[in-house]
Amino acid sequence: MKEELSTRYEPSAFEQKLYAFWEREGFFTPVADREKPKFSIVIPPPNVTGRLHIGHALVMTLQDIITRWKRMSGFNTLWLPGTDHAGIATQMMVERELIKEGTSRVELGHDKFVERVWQWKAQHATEIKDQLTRLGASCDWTRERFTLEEHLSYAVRYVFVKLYEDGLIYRDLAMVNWCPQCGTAISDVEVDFRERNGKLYHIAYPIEDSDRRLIIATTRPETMLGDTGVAVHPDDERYQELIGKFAILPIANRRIRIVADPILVDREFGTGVVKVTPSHDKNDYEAGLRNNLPQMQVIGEDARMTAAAGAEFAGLDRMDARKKVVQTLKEQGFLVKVEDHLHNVGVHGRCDTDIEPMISRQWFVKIAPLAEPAIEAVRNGTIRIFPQAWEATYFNWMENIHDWTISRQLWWGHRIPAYHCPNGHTTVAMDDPGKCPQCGEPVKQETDVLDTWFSSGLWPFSTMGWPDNTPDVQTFYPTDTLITGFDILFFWVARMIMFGLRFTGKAPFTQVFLNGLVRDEYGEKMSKTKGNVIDPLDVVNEVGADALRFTLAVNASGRDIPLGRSRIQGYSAFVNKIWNASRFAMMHIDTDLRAAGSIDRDQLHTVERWILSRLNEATSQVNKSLSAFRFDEASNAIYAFFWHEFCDWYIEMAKPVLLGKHGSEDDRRLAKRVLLEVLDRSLRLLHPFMPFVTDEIWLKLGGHEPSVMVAPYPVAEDVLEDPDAERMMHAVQSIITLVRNARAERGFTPKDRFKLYVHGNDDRESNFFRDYAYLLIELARLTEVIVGGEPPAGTQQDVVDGIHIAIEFPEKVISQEQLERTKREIEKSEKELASLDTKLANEQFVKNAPARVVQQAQARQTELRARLEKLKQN
RNA sequence: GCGGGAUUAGCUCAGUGGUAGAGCGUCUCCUUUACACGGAGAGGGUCGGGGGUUCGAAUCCCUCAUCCCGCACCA
Repeated sequence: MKEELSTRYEPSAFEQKLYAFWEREGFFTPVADREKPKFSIVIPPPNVTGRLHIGHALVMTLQDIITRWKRMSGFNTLWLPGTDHAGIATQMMVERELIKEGTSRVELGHDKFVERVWQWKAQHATEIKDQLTRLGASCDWTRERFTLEEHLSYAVRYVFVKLYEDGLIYRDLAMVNWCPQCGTAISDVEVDFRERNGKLYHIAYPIEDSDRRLIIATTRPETMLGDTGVAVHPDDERYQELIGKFAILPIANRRIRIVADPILVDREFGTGVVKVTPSHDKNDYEAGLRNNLPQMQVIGEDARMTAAAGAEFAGLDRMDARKKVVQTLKEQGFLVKVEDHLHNVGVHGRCDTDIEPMISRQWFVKIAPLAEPAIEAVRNGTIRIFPQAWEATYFNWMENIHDWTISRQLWWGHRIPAYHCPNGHTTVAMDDPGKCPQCGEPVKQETDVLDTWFSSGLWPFSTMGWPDNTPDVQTFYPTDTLITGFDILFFWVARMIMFGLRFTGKAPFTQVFLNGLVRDEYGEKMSKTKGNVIDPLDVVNEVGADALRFTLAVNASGRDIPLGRSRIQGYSAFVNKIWNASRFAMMHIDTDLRAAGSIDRDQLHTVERWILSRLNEATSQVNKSLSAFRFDEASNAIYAFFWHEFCDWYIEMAKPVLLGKHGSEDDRRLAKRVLLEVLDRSLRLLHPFMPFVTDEIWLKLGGHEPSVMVAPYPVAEDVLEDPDAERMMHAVQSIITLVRNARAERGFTPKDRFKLYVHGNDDRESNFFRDYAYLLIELARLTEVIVGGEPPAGTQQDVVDGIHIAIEFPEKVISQEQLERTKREIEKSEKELASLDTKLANEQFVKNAPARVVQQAQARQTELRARLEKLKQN
């Protein structure tokens, strides 16, 4: 072994070099070979709106961990990358840029604008790829896709036409969520509700030919200009005789009918009278239809009042109109009172603008027939969602699902493949029919585009070439796992399941892992306005990708993932540890992996059997945890093994032999061989979590494979399990810890050495302690170890793991503090013993508890008794 | 209103019936030839309150409290 590691861990020195090597060698690119067992996963395509943030880093890291794990485990593995055109969001970003340049979308015109967006896309898709590369994401870039590219657009048209032909897409006039800022309709899931301190305005509506007035309450007084009715509950005695009469709408002075509606009106709320504005409220819209009330649009698409609102209001913004309406009502004596009122206001999640419910002609997907099989697929376990608690949320939403508004009045997106002729005929077709099939008139394509999620919903199969039956579709579809944020369960996951089942007849994936939301170290959501956003690239530049990835993996469980800079730095210490431990190992190893023969287990000493057994246990744990998406468990298992068992104990225990202070030349060779073995297996085990540092080191070990990323992933082997070695080494560790403890308590320094007496319980144990006395001497810093025989008086005696020991200190320096500590220790032990005594005296316990538990209690009782006896002597 | 989740050490979180755990932080000692991004130790919790089931409850059940997240509604 000639190659050595540099004395300092410097990730920048090798990370980019290694990634280029992997990509060049084609390790990311699988062959569409149906003979091999495959594993496939598609990326949740990031929006091309901008750079990736730390939340992306999390979801990408988790995917890469699974992907690398599966690849090393022998699967023909595909991780398919790509980006999403993100209709509204991207259009907004580009428009914002145009405004800065002093121009606008409208000024530029449709074609020029779209061209600009494509430029934007090109730049950001490149940036995103760079970021993923720096994270170490092992995506197959030869298969990179974009939702708006040619083939994926073809798939979108195909699905649209099919759904239309099947009667599941319809175009209709309906109440939709309108975003005046973006100038488009949006779907229900895109509406966020914000709690807001508003006002509840109580307004008097006079009744025709009567002195009575009806008091209604509203949070949006400006909509009263569009009122076409007033509703009361049919069973409400207070208003019985008014039903069918007319009220006079203040300001507008219109007659509006008083109707009875049991659905709209809650008798208990307010005065029990509701104004009805069918054109600007979803419930009122339906009530209007039920009661045959006219519709009257007083607010336009730009959120300004229309001419119908009256000359003095026309053209006013809805908020200004509100003030003016209130002012006018007050002047005319109709405003009864104004109360503070906490309520929820629907806003567009993308731009935070208040949604204006509006009647509009839009395209919809009839969703129930799609939802049913999608519910069933999760219900019967075809698709499993992790953590499982999300399944309840999925069912809750899917079972109450509403038709999906899919048309958007945008310029950036898939244009709806519908063609209209001047006679009002509409043709839906894959390609432009040129002339109307019904009347022969020339047709024009619909200008509306589709909701972005319509194309994302096809992602797992459109990216593989569907609807064509390509080799990739045959080999890699359906995919196996999907990893994404829980916030897009409805937007994306549910829709992929619906489309996948409908069009491919297969669930698009079998396992879904929903990760949490990354927050800052104070638990605050990251946002640019708060300035607490972390750019993953900054972190990678600071501490390396491996430290970032490991931190993310350790914290991956939980709904909220608090992540600050300090937290990330903590795990860079671990990477540094790996580097240095490997450096130490490589200073001693003198053969490479290819030349190293297999290990003869019969020759192994207990120490070596122990570390291999512990590594085997960690290996088993990691594989098990990854299967269950327990990234925290998996990463902690490696962390604990590598640091606290391999570094803290094994390396220290191997030193006397490696440095020639103990054992034969054969022992030394064996120790080196085992050191190489443990390092090799550890690096392979770690690789999915820390791809860079592991390969940088592993490549120098001279393995058979060209990179650790294509070396086999370790699996637990029964032959490595060694409970006996574990038990004895545990005793050794306990004794060492006890001596260190006693030394520190008595105020000695590590330089002070003592004599130790150890009493094995049988010959076998005694022989063991004689053979391994050197470990105790080295690690507990002793002068000598005497096995067997009675310890002299005046020594500090104790019992640990059933082994009686005694430490001979030069003199009895017993401080007051030490005395009290011993006293506390005795009290604690006595208390525990007492409770154990009670427990064991309890027949119910002895009768009902499993034998193992009873035995444990008895053993503990025996040990405590012996220990107390010793402690009291000291 | 419907549904889901949380409440465990100063902080962040594991722990689904058998003597309370980790990481980080805190304190003490140590520059021992891989690592001070280190080593060796220490302190710290009546597992949100109350009740129940059980030989035994952080863990199962009931109840209360506080917080969070969906969905729906809020005139």
